[in-house]
Amino acid sequence: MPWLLRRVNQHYRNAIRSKLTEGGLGDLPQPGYWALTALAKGAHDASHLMIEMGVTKQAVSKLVDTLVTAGFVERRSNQADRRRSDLLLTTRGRKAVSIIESAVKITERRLIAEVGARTFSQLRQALEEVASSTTNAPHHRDDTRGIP
Amino acid sequence: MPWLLRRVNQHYRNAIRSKLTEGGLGDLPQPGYWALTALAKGAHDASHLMIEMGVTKQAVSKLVDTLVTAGFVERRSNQADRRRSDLLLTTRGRKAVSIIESAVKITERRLIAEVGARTFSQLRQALEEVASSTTNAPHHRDDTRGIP
DNA sequence: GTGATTTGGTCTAGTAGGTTGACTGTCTAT
DNA sequence: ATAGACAGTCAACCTACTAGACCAAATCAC
Repeated sequence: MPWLLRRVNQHYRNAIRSKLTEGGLGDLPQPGYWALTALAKGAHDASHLMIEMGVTKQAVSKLVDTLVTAGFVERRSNQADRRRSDLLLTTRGRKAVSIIESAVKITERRLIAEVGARTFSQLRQALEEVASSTTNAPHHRDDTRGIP
Repeated sequence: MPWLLRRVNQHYRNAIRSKLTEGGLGDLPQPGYWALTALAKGAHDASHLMIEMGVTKQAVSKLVDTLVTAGFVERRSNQADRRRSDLLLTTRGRKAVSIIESAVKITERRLIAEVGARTFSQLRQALEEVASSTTNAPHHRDDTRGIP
């Protein structure tokens, strides 16, 4: 089933991408889709993104870099804690978010039409539960389980 | 929501991977998970895999290569059509498949426990429908929609 | 049949989106 | 005051793809 999820993801990705290019925002890289919506939903720095996305801080750092140079996000140093940078959506960033959300909604509606709103939200919740139980520990290379 | 799917996928991946390494099959690369189960379910050559997985034939070719050298799959040239190679699971391959399936089942059971078998299978079907509508046209680079 | 086209697959080169490890500067507890 | 945790960056590398050119075998068009 994991690959079924991948295929569905692919579908979402294509839908979003084509809407974005229509709107002249084709230079937004895919992980940006989630990063921007996470920012729109209240995440306000890299650590938040890292938790939300389930990737390493390095990956986030790099991603934010490209988002900044592409003009979707602005980095502003946090006054209270000078290690942090607050991340703010630019106008372009907000535009992207709204396009993404509407594109997602289209596919979502299709699913809802097929299984009903109740079932859909149930499902979504279940998935969220499973997702959150993956401790955001991205390990790829040899597991080193045992012998620390 | 796409990234929710990614997270769930991550969960599956971790579960499978840890079971595989327990069984001494840690050298199976992730896309192999799906490829092997697809083979077990009746796909018998690279073209089938390509359709099933939604990636280019080049990707499949490379993947099969590594699966062969790692001893999960055997390539045997098809007598009736000598362009094709039939792909057969080795014993090792079959062992991997059974481990993967059982690992998947564990997560699946958890989802079922949460939403019920009926809802689950409904959901799965809906996802399959969406997935199959993504024409397995892996386009990444500029869309060239219009002007063929 | 014989040529043109399609199909199955490989080779090569390049890219996106990550990973790990080492490091710097800032904050926090003791 | 200082030891350690924490936010983030820099650099090197890796996986899983994509694109495009190519080849040989099969199929079609006549």
